[in-house]
Amino acid sequence: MKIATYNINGINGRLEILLRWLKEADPDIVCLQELKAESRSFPEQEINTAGYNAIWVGQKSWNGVAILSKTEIKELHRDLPGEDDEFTHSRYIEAFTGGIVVGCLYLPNGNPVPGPKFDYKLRWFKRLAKHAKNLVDRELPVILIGDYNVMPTDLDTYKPEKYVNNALFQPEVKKAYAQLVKQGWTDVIRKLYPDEPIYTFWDYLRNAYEWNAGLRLDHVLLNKHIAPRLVSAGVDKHVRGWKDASDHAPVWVTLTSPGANR
Amino acid sequence: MKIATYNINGINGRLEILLRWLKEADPDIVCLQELKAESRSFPEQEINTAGYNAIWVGQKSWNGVAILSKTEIKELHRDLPGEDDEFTHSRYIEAFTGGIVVGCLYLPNGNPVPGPKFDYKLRWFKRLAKHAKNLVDRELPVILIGDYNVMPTDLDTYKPEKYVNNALFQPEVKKAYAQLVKQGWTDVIRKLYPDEPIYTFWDYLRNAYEWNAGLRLDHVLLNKHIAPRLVSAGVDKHVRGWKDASDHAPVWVTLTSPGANR
DNA sequence: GTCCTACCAG
DNA sequence: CTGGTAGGAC
Repeated sequence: MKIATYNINGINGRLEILLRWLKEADPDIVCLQELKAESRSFPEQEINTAGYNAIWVGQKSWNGVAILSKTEIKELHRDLPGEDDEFTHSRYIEAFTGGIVVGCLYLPNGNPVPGPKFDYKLRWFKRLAKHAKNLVDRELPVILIGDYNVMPTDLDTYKPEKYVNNALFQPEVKKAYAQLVKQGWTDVIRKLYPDEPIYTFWDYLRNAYEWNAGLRLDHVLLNKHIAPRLVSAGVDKHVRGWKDASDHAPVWVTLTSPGANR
Repeated sequence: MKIATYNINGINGRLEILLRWLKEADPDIVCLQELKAESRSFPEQEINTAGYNAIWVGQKSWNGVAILSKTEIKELHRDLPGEDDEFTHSRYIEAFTGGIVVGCLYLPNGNPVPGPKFDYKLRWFKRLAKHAKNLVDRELPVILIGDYNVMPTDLDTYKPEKYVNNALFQPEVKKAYAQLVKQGWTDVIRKLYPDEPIYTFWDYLRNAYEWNAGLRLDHVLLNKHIAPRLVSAGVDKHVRGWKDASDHAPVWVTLTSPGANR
C-alpha cells in the first residue's frame, strides 16, 4: 500500500500535473495541500475519473486540503480541535480509509518573524500536537502527513544559514516538530535515510531546482501501530522538474498489508 | 511568395503557437497584431531563430503590431500620419521587404456603440483611408493587411442580426471599408471567393469555433500594381482549433514572382 | 517565480 | 473566455 502527500499549489491550475503524477505513481491514498480553491470548485469529477474518491475542505485563494483514496473514505474531522478564532483557515482534514486514520495537514508558513502570522503558526502547531497526542497511542494505524512548513534539522536545508530568520527554521518551530515526533511518531524519511539530505520543496526563484537548493518541508509521520509496516519511502523529485509544476514534490511511503508484520 | 496576417492575441503567451504555425505554414512575410507586449519584451531572439527578421511597435497591455520577413526589412513608418492625440496606440507599422510595401494594421474594435471608442475607430479609419489613398496608385507593390475589426458584408458573419449594435458591423464602418477598397484595392479573399462564407475569427465564448460561429475581420488588400500577381489565398482555420490558440486564425495570400505577370 | 484576486479589454 | 495589469502571499 502506497500513501503520498503533495502540496499541489493550486489544484485547478495544476490538475493535469496531478493526474499525470497519479497515473505514474499510482498511490492508494493521497493527501493534497494548497488547493487554493473554494470547496465548490474542487475538480471532483476528474479525480473520480482517475480512480479516486475524495474529501476536501477548500477556501478562497489560500490553503485547502484534500484526501484522495482508491477505497471508501470515512471523514473524521474537517479541522483540528481548537478555539473558535482559529477556524478560519482550511488546513486540516482527517479520515479513515484503507484501514488507516489519515491526518492531512498544511501548517502555516508563519513568515515574517516576528509577527502575528508566526504567532498563529505556533498556536496551530500546539493544536496539532494536542490532537496528535490523542492519536499516537491508539490501537489503530495512524499517519500524520502533509506540509509541515518546518525544516526539522540542518540536514533538511541546502544552506541552514540562509534560514536563520525564516519562520520555517525558528528554534521554537524545530522544537515543536521534535516534540511532536517524540510523542512516539516515526518520521519515515529520517527513519530510512538518517544522514541523507532529502528535499521536498525547491523555490521557484533563482532556479532553485536546477541548483538543488531545496528544503524538506513535507513529512510523513507514523504512529507505533503502523510504523512496523514501513517498507520504503521517497520523494518523486523529477515531478518538480515538469513544466509548470508545483514548487513541492510528492512524498510517498509504502507499507506492508495490515497484519503482515504481526 | 506567401504573405500572412495573424492576430496573435499576446505574443509572449502564445509564442509556441506562433512558432508552430510559422514552421507549418512557412510564410515569407507575416504581419502580427495584438502583441500585448511592450516593445522591449518582444521575443526577437526566438523569431530570429525561426528564420525571420522583425520590426515591431509594442505598448503595455494592448495593441502592438509587428512585421516578420525572411528577407531584409526596411522600416517606413511606425504609425499612421495624423494628429498628435491619436498617437497613443500601437496599431500601424509599415515596411518595405521582399520588394513589397507592407502596411500592417490593427484597427480599433470600437465597442461600445455609441461612445468615444467608436468615435476613435472612425477617426482611425479616416487616417488609414487617407494614407491608403497615397499608397494605392504608387508604381510599387503595396499590401494593406491586418485586423480591420470590420465584417464588410452580411456574408462575413455567421449571424448578421446579432451584430447590428456591434462596432464591427456599423453602417459607417462597413461604408468606410467599402470606400477604402473602392480606392482601387483588391480584397483577396472576396476576389477569389466572392460568395463563400469565410471567417478569420471565432469568439472564445460559447464554443464559437465548434459551432463555426465566426466572423471575417482580418483582411488582405492589394493595390493595382501587385493585384495581378495574386495566385491563391486562404485561412489556416485549423490553427484556431489548437489548444490555447488565439481567437483569430492566420490569413494568407500567395503571389507570383515580381514581373512574372507582365 | 507562480499562484491567487480583482479589474479592464476584446 | 482569455489575454493583459496590479498587489498579496509564499
